[in-house]
Amino acid sequence: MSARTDDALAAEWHRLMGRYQRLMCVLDRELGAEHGLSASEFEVLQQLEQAEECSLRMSVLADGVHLSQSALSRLVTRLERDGLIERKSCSQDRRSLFVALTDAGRTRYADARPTQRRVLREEGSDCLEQPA
Amino acid sequence: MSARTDDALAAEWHRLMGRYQRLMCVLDRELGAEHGLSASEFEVLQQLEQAEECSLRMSVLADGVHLSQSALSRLVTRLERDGLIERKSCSQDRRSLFVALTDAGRTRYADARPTQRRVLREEGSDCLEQPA
DNA sequence: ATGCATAAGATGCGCAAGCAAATAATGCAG
DNA sequence: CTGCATTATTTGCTTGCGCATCTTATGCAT
Repeated sequence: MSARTDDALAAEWHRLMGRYQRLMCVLDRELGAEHGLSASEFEVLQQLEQAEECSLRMSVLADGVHLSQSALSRLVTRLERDGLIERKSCSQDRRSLFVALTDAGRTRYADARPTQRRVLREEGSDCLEQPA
Repeated sequence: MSARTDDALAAEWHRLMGRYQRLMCVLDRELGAEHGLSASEFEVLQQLEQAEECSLRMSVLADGVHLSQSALSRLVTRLERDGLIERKSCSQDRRSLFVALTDAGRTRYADARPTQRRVLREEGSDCLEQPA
């Protein structure tokens, strides 16, 4: 019994890997070619766009995009260098930082979003089931 | 309508990313710590174990593990260096290579498999639905 | 036979990821 | 106030990935 369950889990994991890798790969390529963004960078912009006042603390953002803190730190550095977001220090706790979308960031997100949605429609129709 | 569908797809994609990253991260850590294998290396050993005569062509293997051809080439180099697999040239088409499990590779897979299954059970119970 | 398009793998390159250690700011115990 | 554990973020290091390109092998057309 346990063996059968385990093998079913392994098979499901294998399918999950396949769906993820395929979509991620295409998203990275298309978003990169058309808008100069990686899929992770797009996710960050999206999280910020949806957040109150378009700003979030680093650690919250790291959770939201499923990235390690160090990876997020560097990703934010890149987006800041490109002028799409800003680090804003937090007066209440000087250890924390808020990350906020700039106007350029909002624009870039608005431009890139249709591309992302299109890829999800084209490549994800057979990969992404309806939400449970 | 299209907008709602697109947003649902985006939300589903976000969940897929989360499930994948979480599982992949834990698998890499545990398999690495306990058996010196990455999750991708484990997948390669598993594909070979399940294959006829425990050998597959590189390109077939690359598909099976959802990896680029170059990534697989290097992965195979590492596994070969560790003595877990062998490259065997194909007499019918000298461009092709077969990759085969060694005895050490079979043993390593047998050792690592319970770890992988345990992680899938512990971390994946809420991530991996039953197969459709 | 010769040439050329194609296929399978390997390799140079740059990039982004995770872990672990470093830095900096808090806050609490004495 | 001083020291120490804790929290938030950054940075050094190593590793693995994908893309583009190179090399070798096929095989078909002439």
